[in-house]
Amino acid sequence: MAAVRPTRAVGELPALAGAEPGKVVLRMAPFPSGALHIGNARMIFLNDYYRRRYDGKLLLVFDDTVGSEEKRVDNELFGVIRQDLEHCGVAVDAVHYKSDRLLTHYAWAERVIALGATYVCFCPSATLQENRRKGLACAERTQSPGETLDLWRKMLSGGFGVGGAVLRLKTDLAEPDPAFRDRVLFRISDLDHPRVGHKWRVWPLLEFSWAVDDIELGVSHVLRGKDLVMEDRMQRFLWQLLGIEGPPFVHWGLLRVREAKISKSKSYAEVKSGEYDGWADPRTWSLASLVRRGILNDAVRAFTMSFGLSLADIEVPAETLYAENRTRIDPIAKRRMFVEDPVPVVVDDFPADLRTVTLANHPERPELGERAVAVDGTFYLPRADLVAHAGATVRLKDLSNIELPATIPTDGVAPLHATFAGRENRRIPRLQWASGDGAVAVDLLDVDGRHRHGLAEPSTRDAAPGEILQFERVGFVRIETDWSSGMTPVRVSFGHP
RNA sequence: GCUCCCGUAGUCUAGUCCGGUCAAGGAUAUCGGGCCUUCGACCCGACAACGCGGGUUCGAAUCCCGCCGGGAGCACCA
Repeated sequence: MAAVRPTRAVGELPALAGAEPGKVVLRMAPFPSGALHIGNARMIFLNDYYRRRYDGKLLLVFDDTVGSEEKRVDNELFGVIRQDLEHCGVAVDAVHYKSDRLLTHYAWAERVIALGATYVCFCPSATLQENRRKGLACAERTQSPGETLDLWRKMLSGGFGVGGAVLRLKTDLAEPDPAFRDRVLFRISDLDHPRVGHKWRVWPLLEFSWAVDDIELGVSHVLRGKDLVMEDRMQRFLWQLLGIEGPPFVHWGLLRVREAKISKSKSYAEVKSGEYDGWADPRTWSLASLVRRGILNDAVRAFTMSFGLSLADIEVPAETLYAENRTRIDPIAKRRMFVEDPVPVVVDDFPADLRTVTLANHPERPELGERAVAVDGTFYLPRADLVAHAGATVRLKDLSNIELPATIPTDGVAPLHATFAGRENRRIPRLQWASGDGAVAVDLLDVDGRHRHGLAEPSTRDAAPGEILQFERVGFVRIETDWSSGMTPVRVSFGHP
C-alpha cells in the first residue's frame, strides 16, 4: 500500500518583530478587480501563517478606493474574493471596506493640514510631474495651513472639477527619489463606485489611506509584497509627522509561475465577455481554477510557503506545484482509462472468455475497490498510439496483446481490424482502451481552455462531482462540480500529469 | 537616468543577523537502476551551487570595500 507521504515540513519562518501572541493583527488588502490568483496566494498564506502562529487576528480590508479608468472596482468581485479565501481555508476575523472609511480619512487629512504639512495644488498632472522631476516647488506650496484648510473644504464641497485640485504632502523637494517628492494624498474623481456610487468625490491615495487605516484598525504588522516598499516610506513619513509609531513592515518578492501568464485585466475582459468560462477558467490561474483542476489547497499552501519571505523575485515552473499536489492526490485518485481521439478497432478473434475483466481502482490501494469492465471485442484506441505503433504488437493494458494493422489513417472513424496476439503479459507498449461496449464520452477541459474529447470506460460515469481521478498515462483530472453523476459526456477539468 | 531590493546547483530554498559543527542541507527537474500490466507512484543511486575581485581573520557562503548581473518602483492606480 502506498503510504501517504508526510508533507515536507515547512521550516519556521522568521519571527515577526515585536510580535506577542494574542496581540498580532494582520490585514489583507485585495483590490476587487479580479479573482485571487496563484500570485496572490503568497499574501494569503503568509498572513494566515503568522496569524495562526501568534494566535492573532486577520482582517480583510477591501482596498476599494475608486481606482482609475484602467483599474475599476467591480462589485461582483467582493463576493468572489471572499469565496476564494474560504476555499483557501482562510477565515478572516473582520471585513472592512475602504469605501466606507472616507470620513476617517478626511479627519486625518485635517490633522496633517493643521500641521502645515500639506497644500492644495492646482497644477495639471503633467505640470506637477515635471516640477517634481525638476525638484521645483509649485506656487501653492507656500499656502498657510488656514488657506489649505479652506481650499481642502472647497475640494470636499465640490468647488473644483475632476483633476482641478489635489492635496499634496510636503516632503523634501531635493529628495533623491523623485517619486517621493510631494506625493499626492487626495484627488478628485467622479467615477461611479459600485458600492457607494457618487457618495464621495475626494478620494485618498493608497499610502495615505493605509497610513490612516493601519493605525485606526490596530494593525500590528503590515505584510505586503515588495512592490509596495515605497508606500512604507510614505506611511512612516506621515506617522512621523503625527508623532505616531506605526507597525513594522514585512515584504516578500514577486512570485511568478512560469506557465501562468497572469493578466488581471485580460482575465477580467475575457470573463466579462464570456470568452472565458467564468473566474474558474483555467487560463486565469485563479485560485478557483486550481480548485477546479483538482489542485488541493494544501498543495498550493505548501508550494507558496516553501518560498518563505525571500525578497528575490522568482519564477517557478508549475511543475513544482504539480509535484506538491501529486504526492497528495496520487494515493486517493482512482484510476480510469481514457482514450483521446478514439479509433474503433475490431479484434476479430477475440477470445470469448475475456468478456469481462475486473480491475483495481488503484494499483497499490485495494481499499479503493475495483470495477468490472465488459469487453466485446471492439476497442477504442488512441489514434496517436495507433500511429506510433502501427504494425506492432501492443498490449491492451490489463487485458491482452493484439497486433495492429500496418497502416493507420490519420483521420476518419471507420473501424480497423487487429488480431489477437495472446494474453501473456509481455514487456511491450501498453495502450489505454475503451471497450466498444459502454464507452462513455468525455469532455476534458485543458489548461489552455481547449476542450479535448475522447472516450472512457463506463465506470467513469459513477464518479462524484468534484472527485479527482487519474486518467492513466494522461494525467490527473477532476470531475466538474456542475456535472451530475451518470450524465454524458462526463465533464472533467485537467489538472496536471 | 534616479530610488530601493536581490544575487547559494537547471529551478526554488536552508544557512548569512551572532565567521569554525557547511569540503554547503532540502525540494523540484534531469539522468541511471529497481519495482509495478500507466509515460503516474514508490525505492535506490548520480549529476549539480556559495556572481566576480580585493580586504579583515588562524579560519568567510557568512564581516568590509569595489565591480558585475538581475528585478521592482518612479500615476491625480492599487
